[in-house]
Amino acid sequence: MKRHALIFGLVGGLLIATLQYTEYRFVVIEHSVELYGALVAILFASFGIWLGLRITRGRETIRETVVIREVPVAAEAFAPNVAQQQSLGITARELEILTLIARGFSNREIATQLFVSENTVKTHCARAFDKLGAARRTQAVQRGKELGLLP
Amino acid sequence: MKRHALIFGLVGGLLIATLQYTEYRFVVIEHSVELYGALVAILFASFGIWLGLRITRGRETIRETVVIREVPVAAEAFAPNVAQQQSLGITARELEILTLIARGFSNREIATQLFVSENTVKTHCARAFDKLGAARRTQAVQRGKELGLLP
DNA sequence: CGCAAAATCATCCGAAAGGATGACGACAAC
DNA sequence: GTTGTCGTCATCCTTTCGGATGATTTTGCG
Repeated sequence: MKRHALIFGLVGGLLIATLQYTEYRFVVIEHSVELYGALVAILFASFGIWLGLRITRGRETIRETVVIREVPVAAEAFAPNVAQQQSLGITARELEILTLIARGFSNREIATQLFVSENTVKTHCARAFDKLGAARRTQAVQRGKELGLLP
Repeated sequence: MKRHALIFGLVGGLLIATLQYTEYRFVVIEHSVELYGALVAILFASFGIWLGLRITRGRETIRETVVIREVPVAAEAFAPNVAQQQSLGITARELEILTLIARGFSNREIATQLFVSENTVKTHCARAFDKLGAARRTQAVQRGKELGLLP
């Protein structure tokens, strides 16, 4: 995707350059601004369409990938990454709440399971999210898995 | 498809009209042609991109090359469980939103990425959650992984 | 063409989640 | 005995989610 942005910028710059060069012959012909603008518009519109098509072509390619028959692999025992946990300063309780979040429980359900108040759960959540740099619980779960904190 | 052309023409015409009208204040300011052109270029480029995306939207689903290849699951290879997806009646778009949810994006972020409104995302969410029997997005993600719909 | 399935967008409303902040007790370490 | 960490709980407020529902548009297909 970054490649597209690059191409975009390049073509844009080139066009601007061409603009400045060709401007002199255009100032001679009065009332050519509309024509000029229309030309640029058409050019860039086509370019945009091309870009759009190109972007989505990538999406199609992904969908065309072969269907792979899944062979269930033995789920290895999960070893929580204690190093990561400690380096982030995540406490055991916070991790406990994180795993329950990952299992899809709501704050209330977690509170019930752990015999604490919902407020407490929210506090742990907030602290854990902060340490993980997450803004949402789904994001926290994603980060947690990345860091090997969650199975 | 004709509708797009119509919109295109309309916007184009409007722009040209605006051009003629605003030309007078532009001729006063010299050397503003490049700026002017750049503006039009950006506008039409964005429009073109949008159009391109729109035209090719939804084409991803048609192709489904069913080449069954047995692979001893080498960690990264993820094969979306098409059978499960279809038996649950989950559409491609819904699954797409689900994967973005699993990555920790908010509805708003998803809407931005997919060029749709937040309301649309919420609708897809609601349908997907219903089909998965989930009440929360975290639960939906958990279910999705269980069923082999998500990596 | 006409139909059905998807996809899109909207509005209203209540519930859930998140941010900020303060407070209190338990317990270990210095 | 002071200090620091952890777990607990609370309040206030904002944002985000989710449910219900209806409408329109696109698209695929017979």
